[in-house]
Amino acid sequence: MSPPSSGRRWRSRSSWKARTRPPAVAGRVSTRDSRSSRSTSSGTRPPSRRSSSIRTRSARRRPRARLAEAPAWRRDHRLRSPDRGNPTGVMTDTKTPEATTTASTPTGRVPTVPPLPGSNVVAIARLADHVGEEVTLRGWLYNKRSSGKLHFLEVRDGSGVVQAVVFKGDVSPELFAQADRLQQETSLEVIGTVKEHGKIKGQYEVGVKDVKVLGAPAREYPISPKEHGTDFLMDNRHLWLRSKRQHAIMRVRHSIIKAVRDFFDLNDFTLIDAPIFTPNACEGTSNLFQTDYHGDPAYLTQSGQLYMEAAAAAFGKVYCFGPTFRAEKSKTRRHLAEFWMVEPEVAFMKLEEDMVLAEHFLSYIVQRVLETRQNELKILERDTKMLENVQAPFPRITYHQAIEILQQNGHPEAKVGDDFGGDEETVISNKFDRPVIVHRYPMNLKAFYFARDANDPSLALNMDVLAPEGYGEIVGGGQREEDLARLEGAITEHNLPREAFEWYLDLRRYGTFPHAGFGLGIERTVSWICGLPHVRETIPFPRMLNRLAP
RNA sequence: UCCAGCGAAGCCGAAUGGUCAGGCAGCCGGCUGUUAACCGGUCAUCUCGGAGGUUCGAUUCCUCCCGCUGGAGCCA
Repeated sequence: MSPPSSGRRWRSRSSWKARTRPPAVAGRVSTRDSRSSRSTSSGTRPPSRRSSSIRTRSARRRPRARLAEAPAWRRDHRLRSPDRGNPTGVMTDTKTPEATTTASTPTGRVPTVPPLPGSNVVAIARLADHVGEEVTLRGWLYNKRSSGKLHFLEVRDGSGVVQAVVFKGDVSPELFAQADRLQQETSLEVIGTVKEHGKIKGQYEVGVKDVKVLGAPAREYPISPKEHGTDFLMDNRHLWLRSKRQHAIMRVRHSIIKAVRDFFDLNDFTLIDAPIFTPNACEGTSNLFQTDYHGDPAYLTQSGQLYMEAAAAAFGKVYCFGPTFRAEKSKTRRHLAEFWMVEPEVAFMKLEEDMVLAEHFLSYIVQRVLETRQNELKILERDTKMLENVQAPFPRITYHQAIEILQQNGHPEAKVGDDFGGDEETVISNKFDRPVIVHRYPMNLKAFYFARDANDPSLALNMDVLAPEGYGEIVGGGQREEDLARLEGAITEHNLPREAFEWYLDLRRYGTFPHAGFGLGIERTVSWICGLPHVRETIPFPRMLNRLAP
């Protein structure tokens, strides 16, 4: 059930390296570099205790202070502005002020809404800042254990889980008896003193003084702390989200999305949202969900790309991030009917730079998650070794080389012209120790808008990034056809309704320009980074072939 | 659409052509340090997904249907 892990290292290491090292990127970041830079931030105090003015000042000062101690590759990047010499404007510096402040604390920042006067409600994630103090927790009973004169109440409040210890000698007999009767998922207010855990160093617990039941369950909570079947859990998705594992996944998802936005912000992209209702299929391949739009058919978008091409002509470097929909009857561990996609598009960018952008983008996301979500990855029992390898540059192979790899590895029937299924993608990606870029597929396998390779017009200037460990394609993109006549020809060849694409053809009529971009599926990325066997747990409320509820 | 597997109490789940083991949760009790706690006790007519068939007898074998799961095609 779990995806196959790759113990193999990629073979032709030197060959791809020599051929494909991008001109603007100094070299790969070693694990040691990233670890040492991580340690600079992890020792800082949580931001809650700092005043905002200090925080601003230190954030402003930090880049310069770091510059002196930064390794050479990083200094290099600092000095190179996006407008000079770096074609994509991609910066690999992983330390943003946000990244620094969130590194050591899950909740991250100073609350913008001040607590009510006199209230001492504390988030469980912040208990370490309140050792010795009497605090109030508000949350739900996650689990309960007892031992004679002690009850151990595991309380969760969304920020974390803590053990609240009710000692018979500390509370009234009534309260002690009541604590014994508390049911799972009762909502509570717990008042007690924060102290170090009786057995585990570095953890904290609360010595209970009082417990108030805010809401007792009307019936038995269906999800007991034991195994359950997938279907049952999916039927109870609204409750399942409360469990530790789901909590960890959603936190990682959150961090991935934040890293996506930070990456594009840092590299001067503008967020341009694409519409969700569209009048026509933009790729003309997949099945779309049709809706009624005041009497006319409309479809739920399957990609924002065509709109991003228009936006790139207006803003240069753009991206969109939103839900996309596919009505395919796919029932696999990699498919959802509704999923979230990130799609950057850059004016005057060509395929080679597109690959550089994609590999730096992915590296940034993975390294940010490693910095900020170690606890969550531990809960998910994710082996992070393979993730630490995710550093640009990635190996690159052509579609033809990929076919050769397949032929030599148990797929002798593979031939030029075939597309890759999940199985084939796994065979290819298992040859490498990090994501691999496969480029220049046959044109007839690809959507109409791809540019052709000038050296071989049968090939598309496209690229897919295959994630390691059997997770398959997570990025797909490439360079777009910029020539009006050729694009018109492609629309005709694909039997697409010409009228619907007039606006799109306008982009070639009025100052056409080379441009490229890609799409990244968020759920597949979350699934890969978390090491999950199925994408259904990576989105809060999945929409799948046979599931529209809850 | 096709292929394969599965369908038993709130949940997980063994066995079986002759009437559902065990466990979790629940309930009662025990234990000053437990951490998917543990120990003892207790509980459930669940027509063993539905319909039909074979049989003296089916949860168990066969057929169809429904549902679920994984996969193929398609895709991120």
